Amino acid sequence: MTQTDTLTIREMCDTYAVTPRTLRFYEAKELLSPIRQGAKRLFTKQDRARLQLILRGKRFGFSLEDIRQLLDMYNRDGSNEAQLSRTYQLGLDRLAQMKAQRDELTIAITELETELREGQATLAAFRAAAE
Amino acid sequence: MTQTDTLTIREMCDTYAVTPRTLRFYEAKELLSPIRQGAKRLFTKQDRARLQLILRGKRFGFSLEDIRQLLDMYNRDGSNEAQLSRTYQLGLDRLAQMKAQRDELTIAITELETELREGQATLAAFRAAAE
DNA sequence: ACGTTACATTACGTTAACGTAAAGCACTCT
DNA sequence: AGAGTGCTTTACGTTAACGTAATGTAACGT
Repeated sequence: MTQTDTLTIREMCDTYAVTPRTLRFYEAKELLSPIRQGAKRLFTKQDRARLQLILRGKRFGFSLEDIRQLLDMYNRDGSNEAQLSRTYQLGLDRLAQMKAQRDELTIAITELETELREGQATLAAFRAAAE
Repeated sequence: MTQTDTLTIREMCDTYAVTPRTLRFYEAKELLSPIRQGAKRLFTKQDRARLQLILRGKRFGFSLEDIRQLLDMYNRDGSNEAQLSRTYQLGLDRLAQMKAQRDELTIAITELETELREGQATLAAFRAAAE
């Protein structure tokens, strides 16, 4: 009963498979802003949502600084138009970067595949020679 | 004519778009082993071939340490099937990683595009309200 | 002789994303 | 009382792949 609706640092760590150090680090980087009860941190559902976005961003290979900027966008607090517009532009830029990155990856994949076919042929020749 | 068949460090840098520091660094890491003329380095065509492999490896996302091992295996005989097979397997693993990474990127791109459409709508509403 | 390349070596600096002590406070259990 | 648990802060350590001085020397043009 009496759901606290907040998690301690340990509960957060267990839930999301991160270390306390990581959560404190993210707070220092202003990616999270848990409330305080005395000296202890209490993570709200807002923090949990943000952490999930952070972790997803990391899986995509974004830096924490990239993620910090993206979080601003996911936060549709949209105070004024100028801010919103700037944020939108940031997203567009990021999108272009991501597509470029994907294209490069595709090229590298193709190259590596070619390379591997050669390797496979060489290997097959070896095995044939060994009878 | 008297082709020297070797390149100075600067010629190497110009040819492959790397800095002198990089070439010296690679030598320290035993990725390259240019011959010496006094104190100066002279890069043979062997070095050039290796550098090309290094740069390609980097495009594939291999670390220099990975690359060093791959180069060693490649040079050690080249006639050892076990080593060749291992190299091939490393390539396969890396290829799988790269494809997975690309798939995740594609997902992220789609998500971001959705998010951006939302942002654009919000922005349009703002502007309509401002008349 | 003098200044300018062109190279060299040595070695400290940089960035990201935490890891890892070190030391202390506040409970709780025995 | 003493031990253990869980949290805190401060702060130095780590890895990769070079960047960036600082300093030195040999060769070359004028």
